[in-house]
Amino acid sequence: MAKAILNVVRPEEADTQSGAARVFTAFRDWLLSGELKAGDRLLAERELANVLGVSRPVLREALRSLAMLGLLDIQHGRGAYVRAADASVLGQALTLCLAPEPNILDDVLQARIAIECQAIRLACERVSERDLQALAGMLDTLVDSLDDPKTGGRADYAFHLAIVKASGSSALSKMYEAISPLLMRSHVERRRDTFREPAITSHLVDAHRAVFLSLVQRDPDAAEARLREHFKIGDELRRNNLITNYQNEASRT
Amino acid sequence: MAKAILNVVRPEEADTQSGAARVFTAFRDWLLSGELKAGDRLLAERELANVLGVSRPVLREALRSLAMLGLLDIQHGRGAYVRAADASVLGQALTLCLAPEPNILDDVLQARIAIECQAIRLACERVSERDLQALAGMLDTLVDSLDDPKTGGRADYAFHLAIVKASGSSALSKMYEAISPLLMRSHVERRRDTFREPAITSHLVDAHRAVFLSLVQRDPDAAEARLREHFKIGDELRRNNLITNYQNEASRT
DNA sequence: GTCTGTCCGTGGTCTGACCACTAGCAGGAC
DNA sequence: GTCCTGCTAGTGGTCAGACCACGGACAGAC
Repeated sequence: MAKAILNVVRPEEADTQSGAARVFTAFRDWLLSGELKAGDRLLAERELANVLGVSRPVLREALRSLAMLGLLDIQHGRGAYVRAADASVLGQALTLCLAPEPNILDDVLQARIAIECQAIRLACERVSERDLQALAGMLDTLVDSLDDPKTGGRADYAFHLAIVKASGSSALSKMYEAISPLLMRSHVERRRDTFREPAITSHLVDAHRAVFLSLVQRDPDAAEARLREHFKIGDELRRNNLITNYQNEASRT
Repeated sequence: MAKAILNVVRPEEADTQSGAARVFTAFRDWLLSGELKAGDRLLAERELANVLGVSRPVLREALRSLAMLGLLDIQHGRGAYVRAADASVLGQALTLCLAPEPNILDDVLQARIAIECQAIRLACERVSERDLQALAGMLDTLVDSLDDPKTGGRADYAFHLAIVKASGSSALSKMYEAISPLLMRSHVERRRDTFREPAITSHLVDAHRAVFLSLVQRDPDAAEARLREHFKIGDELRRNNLITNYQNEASRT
């Protein structure tokens, strides 16, 4: 009886798409248009199926798909709630897209540089006093945690993320968060062996300070240049360190 | 009987996740690990359900979810095939993530600048003769199609995409393709009213030529600078044009 | 007032059946 | 011999109804 509802919603696609896909598309568009907001509670499955004019299995297939995407939070015994789409969805999609590619880790690093360099330019225009104070605090944390690879890594990431957020661009922020799981994979691998090297730790502090100062001075060109330098030198130091380690290994055997 | 299979696959999650989610995760990981490759044909639903030890509805919920994500191609009467994850998934995820944000269009433009500026730096190192010839061809197309907003827009996009691809970084390429649908939305809006302005069209040609030349000379700093200039001037021209249009409108009424 | 058990509404799962589509094959018409 | 037609087996698509498992609210016992 109520089958008409979905046909009304998308008359042009009603013929080509089958049940579950139709329901899924409808929900996606309701989310996109803001008709459904985060926190909203959906009707019970049985009722919703009736209203939409489909059977419960079909409805469930659509709801599950949305849940897998992270758009819905379905709780056993309680109901289904609309969830704000966060970057984890993006991250998973990115991981899936990039999975078959070779050298993803280096490649993701390029994406990181891209996002951060643009973000810091914007941040130079838009950063607030509050942001700067927060960044200064992170810089302190970073210096304090130099000898702990785990805390240090987190502080490092937090500092860079804060810069991206200070850009005020949610697109850049979301994309940065999306690549962060992949970034971490390469990050921890690299930091594990290098955190004790004085050359690296001292560079770490200097570089972050320099970037921060450029941000305080709101000088986009300098900020980007210093950030690029930071990435470049960091990369070289790690590479040299790997060579040294390798040579030590070789001479020992 | 065969229920053990999935428990073996993910013993740690078997208790916390329920049927469909377990199957979904298993498939996702098979895809990530390469155990399932693009083009592979899945078993029939009834059979697969038996093998995995779940009922058909549960299996279907998982398969549908994968299909909605674009990872599976389910064809009525033929079967289910593994599909290579393309950027469209990413694009959809990004659109969903950014939907509630204000100023997405301007924001996405920032992401575009970020990706292209880094891409062209890489491209300066990695671009091949073949790529350069292709780019030269695109430049000609672009000049020839200045008077047609539709073809012109496509040529413009093709040129920029080609630069990103020339970076050799699939992460950058995929992300660029992911934002392109959103990019298009702002692009066509802007190009619609501006393609007839001589100041804009002449800038368009000069800027693209300058970027291309820097690429030929493999000068990353110059290439990025010219690209940034292109974006900046383009933005200003469009803005001025909007003001002029607005004033014309105003004086007419 | 607090604890506890029951009940109701919710999602989770299953079974078995039927429909719709595709492709391949066999049989007939030419 | 070739082409067309219709059947058939296998596949996904949908459905109805039932039962289980979980969560919360309410009423009763202490």
